[in-house]
Amino acid sequence: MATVSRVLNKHPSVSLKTRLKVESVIQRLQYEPNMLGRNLRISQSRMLLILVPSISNPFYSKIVQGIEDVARKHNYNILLCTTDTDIEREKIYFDLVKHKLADGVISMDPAVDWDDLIGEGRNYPVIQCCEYSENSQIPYVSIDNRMAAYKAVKHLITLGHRKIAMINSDPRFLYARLRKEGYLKALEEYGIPYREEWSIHTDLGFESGQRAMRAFLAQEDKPTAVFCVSDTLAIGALKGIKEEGLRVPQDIAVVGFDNIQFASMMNPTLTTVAQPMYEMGCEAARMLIHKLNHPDDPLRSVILDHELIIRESTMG
Amino acid sequence: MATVSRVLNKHPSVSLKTRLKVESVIQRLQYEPNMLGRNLRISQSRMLLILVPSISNPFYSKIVQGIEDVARKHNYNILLCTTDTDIEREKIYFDLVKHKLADGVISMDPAVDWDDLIGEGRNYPVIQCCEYSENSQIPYVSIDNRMAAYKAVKHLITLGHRKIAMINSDPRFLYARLRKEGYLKALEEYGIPYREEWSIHTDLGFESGQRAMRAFLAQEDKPTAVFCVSDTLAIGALKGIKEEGLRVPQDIAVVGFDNIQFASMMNPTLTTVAQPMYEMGCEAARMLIHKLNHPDDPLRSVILDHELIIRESTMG
DNA sequence: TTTTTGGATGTAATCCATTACATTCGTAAT
DNA sequence: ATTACGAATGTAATGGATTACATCCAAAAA
Repeated sequence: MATVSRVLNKHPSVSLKTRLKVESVIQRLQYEPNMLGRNLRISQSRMLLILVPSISNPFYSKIVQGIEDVARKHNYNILLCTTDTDIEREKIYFDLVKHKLADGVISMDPAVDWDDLIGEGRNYPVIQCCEYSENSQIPYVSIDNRMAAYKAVKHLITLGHRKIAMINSDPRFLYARLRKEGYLKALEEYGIPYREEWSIHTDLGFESGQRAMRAFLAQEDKPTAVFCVSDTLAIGALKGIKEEGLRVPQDIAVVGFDNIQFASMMNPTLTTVAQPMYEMGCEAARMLIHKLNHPDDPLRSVILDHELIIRESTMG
Repeated sequence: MATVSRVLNKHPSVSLKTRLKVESVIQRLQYEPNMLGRNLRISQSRMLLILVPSISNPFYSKIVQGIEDVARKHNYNILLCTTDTDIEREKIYFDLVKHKLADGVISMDPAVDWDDLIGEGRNYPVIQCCEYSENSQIPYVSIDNRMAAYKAVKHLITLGHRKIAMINSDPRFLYARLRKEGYLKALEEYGIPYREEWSIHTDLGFESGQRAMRAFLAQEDKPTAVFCVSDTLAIGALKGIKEEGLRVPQDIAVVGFDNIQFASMMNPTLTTVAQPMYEMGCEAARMLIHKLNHPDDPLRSVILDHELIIRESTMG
């Protein structure tokens, strides 16, 4: 009955009397509205699709937290999907939006070119978070990766290091390229030549950091400092260094990136570039929800602040 | 048109000719099926609701991974919601099931009594994972928490420790009570008296572990070993010990619980009870999906194996 | 040739809540 | 007392896919 719907939606034009009556009947019958009907009618799922490469990296968890908090406040639920950086999977998940099971997407996966995936003309609600494509038409929220890396490496240089290695991730990701640029810029500024053998590309797992570190330490001429593009890598590197019986920071200094919670729990505690993860998540969610409410408003991308957090792994 | 539906669902009784025709038209019109209509009609959302206290604890992330992998295989998506151990929120999320936005629930939140929440008679598809209520009618997957704690504490005792503290979580959670029982049983078995002042209840954050440790170390008579009910607490404890300039394990030994990835990355590496997190997630998902397909099959709860992993934090 | 049979296709009801529009009713204005 | 108006309620269309059932047609059987 129409009136039931009006009661449920708190429509003003229902008399107190009928409202009470309806409510009591709802009680008695244990009636629960079926949202599938509602969703079909209003053509909304009130779901936000969140695409992360992996849920195990605390970096993403924190961002998701931000997204979730904002989403909840606006009465959206989140559909969390891990892509493993697999483009095929990403495409399949994007179908959830095409098929109306999700109203919009926040993607943190570096692997996909969304401008491509969406295609011309279409105006799907998509926000990129952390990672994005250069010259993208799709709005994103991120930090100034180049500058952040530059500051991190400069910090090492001012501590006297001249032999600085870098553990990077896959260069097909923009953030990896940008951070490398920052690294190079700092080296260049201080007249330090770039050495190919002190630069490794890998995935973000601990073990990869550990492995990369071992590789550096196996070299004739060892670096005295390492800049890692993620805290997970840096934590692996710490482990690799300890295995060899070397000390941090006396023998080798280590800088991470992200400032995940664990960074401050390590021994030694980890110097790192803090990204405002929670805030980035919130902002991405806000942008997406704004886009859902105002599909034609053009959205401006957002660059949030970062901060170099100096801890024991660079300054004993 | 009915035939379109038949083509989409690969119904056998469509002639090749019409199928091709329909497919080409679908191509041309860029037609995308609207799942909201489908969902309404077949009265399924193909979503699984996953309730976790917090997504930041890597323990839960790993379980969620298992759930997701199985869910994907069966064509379900997961709706991840964090409850912050807030019963009200949990109830609201459970409405998603009542309202047909999710087909079933896997709950990892210790705070809720599901038997209560669901009420008599109703047969909602709910699985509890890790945490459950005693004498619950609702199937769960977990480990033998009492035995696991017993083994961990016994390990400390056989190393010669007699002053063993425990950092526990809220005793209204069953796992907290069971692990305490295991702890007490081990003490008793070796004739070690229980000391109230060496038992702290707190939440699972690092800082709480750190704080608890500080409290122990501020006491006149300090423990020589600490058993923590989670790795996050243990990691905080390590930090608290280091702050005081004491060494692990020489001055104090530490045992954690869960075996999150970080446990092996710590310095010293953490002795801990390994829970088969990924496997638990998979099993929970399998059970739930089975229940969805066979609502009336009674499901048996599952107890999976645990393992004590001995590392540096107890044996230098 | 006529009837039967079964496969392919079309028609229309269905799932459930929302909402434009129609109707009713009570009250205020004339 | 009668009209007019607005508030409250009811009726019916709508959204999109599924599916029971009806219909159609061609090939096989009589």
